Parts: sequence; C-alpha cells; structure tokens
Amino acid sequence: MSITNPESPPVALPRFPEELVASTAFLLKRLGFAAKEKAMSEYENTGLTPYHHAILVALEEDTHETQGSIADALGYDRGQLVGLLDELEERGLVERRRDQADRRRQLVNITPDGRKALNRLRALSQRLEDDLLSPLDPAERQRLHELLLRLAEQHLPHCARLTPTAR
Amino acid sequence: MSITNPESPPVALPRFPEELVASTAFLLKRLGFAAKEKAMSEYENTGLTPYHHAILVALEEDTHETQGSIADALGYDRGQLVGLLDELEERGLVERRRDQADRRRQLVNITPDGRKALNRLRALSQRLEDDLLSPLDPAERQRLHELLLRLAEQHLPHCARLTPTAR
DNA sequence: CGTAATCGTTGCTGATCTCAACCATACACT
DNA sequence: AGTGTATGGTTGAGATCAGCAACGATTACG
Repeated sequence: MSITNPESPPVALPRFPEELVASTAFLLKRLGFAAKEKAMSEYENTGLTPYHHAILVALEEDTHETQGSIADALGYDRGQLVGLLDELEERGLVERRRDQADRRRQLVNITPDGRKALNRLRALSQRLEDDLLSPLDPAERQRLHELLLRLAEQHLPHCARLTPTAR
Repeated sequence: MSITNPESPPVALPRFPEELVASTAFLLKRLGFAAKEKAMSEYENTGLTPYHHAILVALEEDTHETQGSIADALGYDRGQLVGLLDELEERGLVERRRDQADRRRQLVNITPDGRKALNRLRALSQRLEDDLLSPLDPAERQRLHELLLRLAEQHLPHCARLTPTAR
C-alpha cells in the first residue's frame, strides 16, 4: 500500500514523552523499578531474593535480633517475614530459638553457612551496583549517593538522623 | 524485670542497616517506591492515577496516537492499556475512533475536558515533585536530575538518545 | 487475678502484571 | 482473487505480592 521509504527507520522506536522524562520523580520510579527487576532476575540463580539478602545483612549487623525488630528495621510486614525466615531456615542459613526471657519472642541468628551465603550475595549485589552506576565516574557516583541520601532522610522514615544535622 | 534506664529511648527506632543505606541501588529502589506510593495516594482524590496522567501527557505531546504506540511509548502492556483508556473514555477525557486507513487501529484523541484534567494533574504532579525534592536547592535538583538521566539512558530502553553524546 | 497488649503465625483479600487466546482486519505470495 | 500469515485491540485466566485481620501463646498492667 503506502511505500515506506527505505532509509527511514521502519518504526519510530518507542520513546517516553519528554514531559515525563523531565520529572525527577518519574525517573526515580522507573530506575528504581528497573533496578529491582534486574536484581530479582540476577538473584534467581542463588535461590534467594534481595529480601533474604537484606535479612541476612540485618542479622549480621546486630546479632540476636527478634523477628519484630528485623521486620521493623527493614520495613517488612511481619507476616511476610515469617515465610522469608522459613526459607532461610530450611537452607540452614539462620536459626530461630525462643527467647527464654520472653517466650513470645523468637531470636534469630545467622549461621556460618548463612555468612557464606551472605558473602556470595554481597558480591552479586556489588556487581549489580557497578552495572547500575556504570555511566558515572566515582565522583559522580558519590554525589548521586549523597543527593539520594538527603532525599531518603526526608522521605524514608528509617533513614532519619543518619547524617546528624551535617548540612 | 530488667530496669530500663529512663533517659534512653524506650525502643530503638527502627533503622535500616547501614550496609543497605550505603547502596545506591537500595536507595533508588526505596525512594522510587516511596514516591510511587505517595503519588498513588495523592492522586486518589482525582479519581485518576499516575498511569492515566502519563497517557494524557503522551496524547497531548503527539496527537493521533494509536493504542499500540501509546503502550510502547509508556512501557505499558497493551491489555493493561485497554482498561485505562476505558476509564478515561468514560470520563470523557479521551476519544477513541477507528483509523479508516487501517480499521484494526484505534486512534486516541484527548478531549478539551481531557486537557483540563491534564492541567490539574500537572499541578498535582508538580506539588509532589516539589515535596520530593524539598531537601535540595535548585542547583542540586538539576544535578540529581542530570545524574538520573544518565542512568536512565543506560538502563531504561525508552530513554536512549535523549542527550546525543552531549557528555 | 483478670484484662489488655505484644509476638509470631496463618489465611484471606484485593490489587496488579503477565501471558495466552481470540476476532477483525490488513498484508504477502502465487 | 484466495489463502495463509501477521498485526491491532480485546478479553479473560493465572501468578504474584503486599496488606490486613484474626488467632493462640505469652507477658505486662492495674
């Protein structure tokens, strides 16, 4: 029917409307989502997810955490955490034991195998971070991180008071 | 039981592990998610969502778009777009009509009411953007946007070639 | 003591995305 | 022309996941 001129691209490659790209919030949403998607697929081979990784990180940082404090620290629903801990426990990466001082509580510990797994996840996570930030040089990466941290202090309740009035 | 010393905070306010906060990808994910949550709740009063907003933006930018081109431009699933357009059409904000040159296609137009609604959504979106970026001064906001744009060009397929080698 | 609150657990619900069919239409080929 | 293939829009089913309420066990309060 209509003669498509051969030198033009066969279809206009899809592009975001400029008005959206001009919005920082839009870029933040899309980049955050893309980073999550990428991470989820890369973690797949490990049999674990970034959620498990975050739990292991929290456990290694302060030992003897209770399930509630882990959930609060990471911003997870407590019901959600139960299943994640079940999976970690099945693989022998964490242990649960009742707090004898308050037998409602479960004290969660990371095991030696858990630390090994954590180190593997750290390496993977570092590769993902490098890939994400590959367009930026080290100084730019630091500036970006600092700017995001400022936003996080304001908007992520759990990040408050990280740089104590170091404005 | 144990005497809690009175000057200490009653409970340690939950805080992300430092190792996570040190990750730019983590901040990106959380901030993007928080921005989306905030937007979704603020849009609620309008009866529309950021998805509808993006569609209206796309429609005003290039007119006479077909549903497929809208879906591709915004990265939406085509099946998902149908429902969103149904809702916009019910409210009289867009019109669908068959392309007489290719009767498989639906040409979508924004209506005058759609433009009015779009302007309201723009104002709302601007308020959200200002709130999100409130910790940063104008120069910092621009730097952040530029850095995110560089990442987007690399990682969001639809953002490629926005600053043509303007490094 | 008895009532209320907390902790972990379970199950349900609602939202959302993905994917696979499906119909109508257009295009390609002989 | 006619047949087969591809495309655009539509619909519906299935998977996934966060959020919420309810529950038993235990502890704290008064």
